[in-house]
Amino acid sequence: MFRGRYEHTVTDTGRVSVPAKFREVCKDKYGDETFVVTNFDRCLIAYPLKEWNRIENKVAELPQFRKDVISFLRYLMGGAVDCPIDNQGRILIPQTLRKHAKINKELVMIGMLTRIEIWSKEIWYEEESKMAYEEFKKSSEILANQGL
Amino acid sequence: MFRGRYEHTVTDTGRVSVPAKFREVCKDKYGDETFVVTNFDRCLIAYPLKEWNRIENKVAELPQFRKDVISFLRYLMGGAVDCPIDNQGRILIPQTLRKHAKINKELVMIGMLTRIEIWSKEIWYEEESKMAYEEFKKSSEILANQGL
DNA sequence: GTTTAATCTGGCATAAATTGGCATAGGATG
DNA sequence: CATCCTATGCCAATTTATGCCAGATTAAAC
Repeated sequence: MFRGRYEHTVTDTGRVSVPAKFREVCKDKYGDETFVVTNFDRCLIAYPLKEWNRIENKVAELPQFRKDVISFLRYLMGGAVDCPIDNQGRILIPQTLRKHAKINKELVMIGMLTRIEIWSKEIWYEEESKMAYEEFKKSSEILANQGL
Repeated sequence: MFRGRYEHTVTDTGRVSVPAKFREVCKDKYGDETFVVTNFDRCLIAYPLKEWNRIENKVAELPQFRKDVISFLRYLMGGAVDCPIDNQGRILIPQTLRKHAKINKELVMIGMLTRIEIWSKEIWYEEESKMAYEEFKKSSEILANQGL
């Protein structure tokens, strides 16, 4: 499972190293070296290809002209791009996605078990400071209610 | 399946490159290089020919006497035009369709699994910004309901 | 503490994709 | 039939993606 937070740099062509730990998980657990990256709220999320296909297949079964399904497709599927890992362990994040998440030079990758969140470093620190004690208390309660 | 969002430019004669990824899917999955493009709401949609035929067949089985069905179909079927991909990987979007979607110079193509949406860039960004938190939450619920 | 290995980053060279332009072909219109 | 408009094919310039090499940095091993 993906865990931990890493800060990396993006080249001006949009390439970033995927943290070695994440690559390892991707290969060992999913037998593959491709991520699918899409936009999500104020950041990007990356799924291992296999995990993504699972989602796609489920969504493909929904009625394709239902309003909520359309907006879902437009937003999440519309953003999704496969990003294979190259020989140096990097992926290329396309311009449209970089623009969406306001990623410029430095970013933060956060392991979230089955997926990875990718934030612009600036925005991440902003978000982190907002997500202060109150938020934390709330989340802790949820955890507690789950018996943890 | 089609996924990802691409911004492209239209020549003054109405030709646009189909993103390489989409061409690839079209050829590999449908063994064909022709799209059927039609009007839809505030944008256009493009289906690979085979997929379009599947829809046509389905439609043929629908109850013909229902007024709303008929007018929706008139709308959808009426606008449909075959757009073969040329040697440079481009299609020609006819004037009537361009006008319908207010496509001028720049457009956005959005992969939606079995079909592609084509938006005027301006209108797309309008739409995207409108699709704010509420919409997004709704989509996320779909995700949640799919166990994701 | 030094050596070794692995990871991350920047740069360059090549390949592929995208776009603009021009010339010709084909139809429609008067 | 001449003229106009649009469609189509093709070339060339530009931009973007990809592969690979090498230095810099970090972590691991001895």
